[in-house]
Amino acid sequence: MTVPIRVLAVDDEEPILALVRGYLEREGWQVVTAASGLEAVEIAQASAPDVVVLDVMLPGIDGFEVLRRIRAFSDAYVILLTSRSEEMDRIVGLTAGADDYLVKPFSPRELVARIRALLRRPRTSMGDPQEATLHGELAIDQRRRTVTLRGVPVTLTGTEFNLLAMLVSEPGIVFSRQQLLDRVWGIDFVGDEHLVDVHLGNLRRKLGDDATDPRFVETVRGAGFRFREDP
Amino acid sequence: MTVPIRVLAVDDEEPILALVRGYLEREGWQVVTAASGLEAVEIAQASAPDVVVLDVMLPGIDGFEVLRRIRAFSDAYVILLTSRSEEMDRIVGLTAGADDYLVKPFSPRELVARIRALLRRPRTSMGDPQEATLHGELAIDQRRRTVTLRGVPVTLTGTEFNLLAMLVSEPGIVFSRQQLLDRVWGIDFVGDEHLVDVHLGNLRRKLGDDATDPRFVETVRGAGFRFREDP
DNA sequence: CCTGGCTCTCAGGCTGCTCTAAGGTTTGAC
DNA sequence: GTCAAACCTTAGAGCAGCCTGAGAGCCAGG
Repeated sequence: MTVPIRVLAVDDEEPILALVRGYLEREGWQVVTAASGLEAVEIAQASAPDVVVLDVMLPGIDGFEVLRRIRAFSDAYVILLTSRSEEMDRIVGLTAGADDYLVKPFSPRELVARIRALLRRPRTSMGDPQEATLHGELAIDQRRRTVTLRGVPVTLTGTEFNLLAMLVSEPGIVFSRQQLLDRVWGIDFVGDEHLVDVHLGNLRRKLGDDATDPRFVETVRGAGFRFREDP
Repeated sequence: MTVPIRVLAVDDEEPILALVRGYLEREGWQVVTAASGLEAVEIAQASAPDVVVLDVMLPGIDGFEVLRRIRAFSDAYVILLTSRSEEMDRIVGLTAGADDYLVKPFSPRELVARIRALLRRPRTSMGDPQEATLHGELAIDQRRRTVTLRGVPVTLTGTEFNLLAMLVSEPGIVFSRQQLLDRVWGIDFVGDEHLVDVHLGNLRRKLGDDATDPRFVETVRGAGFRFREDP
């Protein structure tokens, strides 16, 4: 660790900024702060931080919009801070582009732990969404939004593609219906979680997959679904 | 990656150079900079860069003139940085010779993406930079900013050409409306993103393209648009 | 100052996807 | 074997997302 890690903390409440700053600097990290959304974007552009700790509730443009703008030029890890606990599962929605989230009030030690975990995570070399990932006979190209099965193109709807992409992003990992709703449908979806079943059914049909003996998407009874790892 | 890619960045504003340098070096590219037109030509001659990022507004001789002089001895990829306020006609006439362009203010991230796209693009016939790229019946000449459909010239407005050029730059890749706005209009554009639809509609009409059965620009529902790859 | 061309906003119409609801099927416990 | 819970499937109404046309503003050139 030669170059110090730079962290940008964004919150409109000064005490929270001070608290965060204290804990992060104790880790040997360099901390810059911003009190509004616009300021945050400017500073992010100027100082190119490695990590951004971002409150969602901000005066002016909100945290999600700040995130979008920062994402336009930076691959920094972003941790969202939200105060409404009922939204917490949903805030994690990767659709928003965040890497992690915390619910306020949070413990500063938890924040430090999360940042450490992020920094440990290998970065897929700067915004370079790999061409196409191959999973057995299934090739998935994120940038083209195309899927081919044994070389034959499969036509998926937007939701089906997003669902598949989400599952494929971490093969072998079980996603609950709620997690899938949060990440694919977004944080503000309301409705029956078994909607996932419907789209998964359509997806399986198009992939020629059988629910009782799946090659691609396995059902984990009582838990959710997972994409099969290549054997 | 045997020999590092060399990039020459030209701008009279020091902060912008620093920003660009930071992002490009993070890609593992070697960056040299110039702050004026004359300096740019000299350095280009001395260091033989693979890519030149060139601001149009320069003290002394402007970017167009720099481009002309560099073209005299180099076929490096050239990306022009234009500002939205500049007269479109002027740009239409003078960008001839550039391989790509970005509208200021741009996000450094976009710049990296554009350079990557250029480097991925196979150089057609050394020393004789491509006359026009051919996509089915559509010939697009970036340098003359002209388009012909089955040999017949098509008259496009500046925006229409820019939009087409952006889509064509990476055939098959899906661009979201937001991405197109960021890259063609600049990141400070405010307004409804469906503005893209309008210009795309005009573009399609001029290309004789049908939205429901497109030969050139496909709609990817819920995601954006993409230029069809040659089958 | 007028004219023409381009950009952008707005609203209506259409297509096809999404979601709901209900019934059928499988799984696992007893 | 029986039952309930969990899961899968189907079908259709509603609506989101997309396309297009019309027109108001804006700028450049005459």
